[in-house]
Amino acid sequence: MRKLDKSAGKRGFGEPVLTRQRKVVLDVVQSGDTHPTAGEVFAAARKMMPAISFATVYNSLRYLKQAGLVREVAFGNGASRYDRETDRHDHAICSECGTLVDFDLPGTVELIRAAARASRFKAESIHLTLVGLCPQCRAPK
Amino acid sequence: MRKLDKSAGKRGFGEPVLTRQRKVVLDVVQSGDTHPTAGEVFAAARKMMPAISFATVYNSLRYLKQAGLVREVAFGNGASRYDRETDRHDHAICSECGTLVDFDLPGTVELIRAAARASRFKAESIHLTLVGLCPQCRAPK
DNA sequence: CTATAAATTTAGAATTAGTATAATTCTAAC
DNA sequence: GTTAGAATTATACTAATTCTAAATTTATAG
Repeated sequence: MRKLDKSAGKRGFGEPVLTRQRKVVLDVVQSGDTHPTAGEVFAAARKMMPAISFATVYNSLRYLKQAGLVREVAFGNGASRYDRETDRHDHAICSECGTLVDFDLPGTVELIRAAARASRFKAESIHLTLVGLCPQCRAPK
Repeated sequence: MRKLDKSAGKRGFGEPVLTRQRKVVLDVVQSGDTHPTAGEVFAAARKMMPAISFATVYNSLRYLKQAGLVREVAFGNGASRYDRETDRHDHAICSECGTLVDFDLPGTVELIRAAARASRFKAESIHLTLVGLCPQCRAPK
């Protein structure tokens, strides 16, 4: 009786696993500093696995999100973007060119506590987004 | 020669103004504590102005947003929601029931400064969203 | 007063994003 | 090899939002 392991390619009975397609989707999101949309993830995933379908990319992103492996970043415009989930971090969006970058804010443990207190919610996570001008756009050239 | 004033209903040459339709949309967003979607705003606006079109609601929301009178709140799921822009404040979303509430976090002036420093962006605004369990959902009843 | 110009509104088409469905495929357990 | 259950695929569908072109509105210029 073989023990179930969670490596890529194993499916079937029991708990859900990191399948080949999910692995591909995860690799796409984790490689590179971009924050791709689902459509961009699909295009990149196709290069590694031409048969993968659009629906699977969405399903995989949802799975990876709830598994805590990727994060969804949504702002009002267009499509959601996906970000590798390494450590807790924050986002800055350029109001001029739309660039999205990660940054780390110290003292977020205290921040999350303060936010929980102010909102009376039991905090699970906190997301901080700064809107402003990126270094490129703030320097008129 | 009459001087242009910016009261509702005046259009034409020169700068854009708060038209009647935009005023209706603004009123809808400002009345009530809900955070309506564009569709909900449309439904409510229709009661005040039956001829208003869907596109105008979207256009108005975009205008009001960039004018700083309403705020768009987007999370990954479904439609964007709109919030009156009174003072700077933050949002908490219940991961269980989807409730969205406003709350105020003290010390955000320093926070925005720290975020600008960490991101190297010129800050315009900062948005903090807490995901967690609302008071109702955290109390199993 | 009349003509003009610029922005806005309207209605509906078009686009985009994301979800649902049903059939098929895959893999581990037996 | 058969079976069971989850995952994948392809496609259809729904919902959200933007675009387009024509008509409207109204402040200014003539």
